[in-house]
Amino acid sequence: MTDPNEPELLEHIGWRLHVVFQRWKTLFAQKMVEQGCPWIAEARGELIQHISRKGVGQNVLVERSGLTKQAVQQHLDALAADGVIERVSDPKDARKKRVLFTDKGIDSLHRANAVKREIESEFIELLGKKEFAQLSKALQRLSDPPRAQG
Amino acid sequence: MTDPNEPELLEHIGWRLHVVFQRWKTLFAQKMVEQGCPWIAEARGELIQHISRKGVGQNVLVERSGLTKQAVQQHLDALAADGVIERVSDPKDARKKRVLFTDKGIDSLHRANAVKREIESEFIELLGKKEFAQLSKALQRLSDPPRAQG
DNA sequence: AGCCTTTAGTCAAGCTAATTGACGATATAG
DNA sequence: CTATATCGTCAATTAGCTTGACTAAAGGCT
Repeated sequence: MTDPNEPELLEHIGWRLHVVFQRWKTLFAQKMVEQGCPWIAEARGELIQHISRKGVGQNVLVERSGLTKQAVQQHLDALAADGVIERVSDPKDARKKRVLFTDKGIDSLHRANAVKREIESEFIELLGKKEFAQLSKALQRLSDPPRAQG
Repeated sequence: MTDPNEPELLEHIGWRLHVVFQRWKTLFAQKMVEQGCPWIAEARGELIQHISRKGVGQNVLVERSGLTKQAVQQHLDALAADGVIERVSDPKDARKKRVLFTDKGIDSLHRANAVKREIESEFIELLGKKEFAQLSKALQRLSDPPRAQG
């Protein structure tokens, strides 16, 4: 149905998600540059979200990020070169390496969290508290793997 | 505030947007492969959303897509090589080229629109009609450039 | 012990998407 | 009719991943 003489072009949920996510990313990148952490808005910045304070095995990072081990490695190389993380060998298993934050890394984590809260505040201001909560909940529901359905 | 001993990790709106958008893209890609149009889920597929039936100037495509003219050109080269679009010179301005869909291109547009509707239906089923409408509206509001604020 | 398989990480090459830079050709303003 | 801006192209480069080939260390099994 829907007469296809003029396509709806940009009126579908995928496009809306795209635009808003793009906006979030741009805001985040700009603000993190201001914070002196430009790298955190790059692809390797995504990775640090998966590193916990006590450190994680590099392999765990692979699982959590969904990237290949090679991609993870390349990002970690870059992060280590910038002094954000360091790799230490696991004394119990000579194959494994633990990935740890440096002090600089911890600091940038704090800054990133603050910026994320800041952006959320901006979104809340635009939408209203209630609508933002609804949005967040809706996105959360769509994130869950809806494998079975009866 | 918020004791930073364990960061909130993946509990911010940016991450939620990321996950859901990722899911949308994956669904779209899968379904378009099934439709025999794998290329439409690639980067160049994004571009065809901006092409109207009567054709558009290549430069217009640059503005709408936000890409550089070189990037647009490369995508158009690829799309033309796959017989999805064709470029014709503008008789009124020898510099300009109009980008037109081929029949194959039109067909894939129809398929893409159908698939988008299909995914929307799935989302609606997961969320409920009302909640989906709220989500859509919220995203739309966040898309608008909120430049001035008093 | 020794062998086989799995796991962890590395090294190298290649691909896609997008970039910047340098150009040729055509319009348009002065 | 020259100066400038616009439109498109060609070439090289970067970022972010991928696949493939490999080393080294555990762990299981005989």
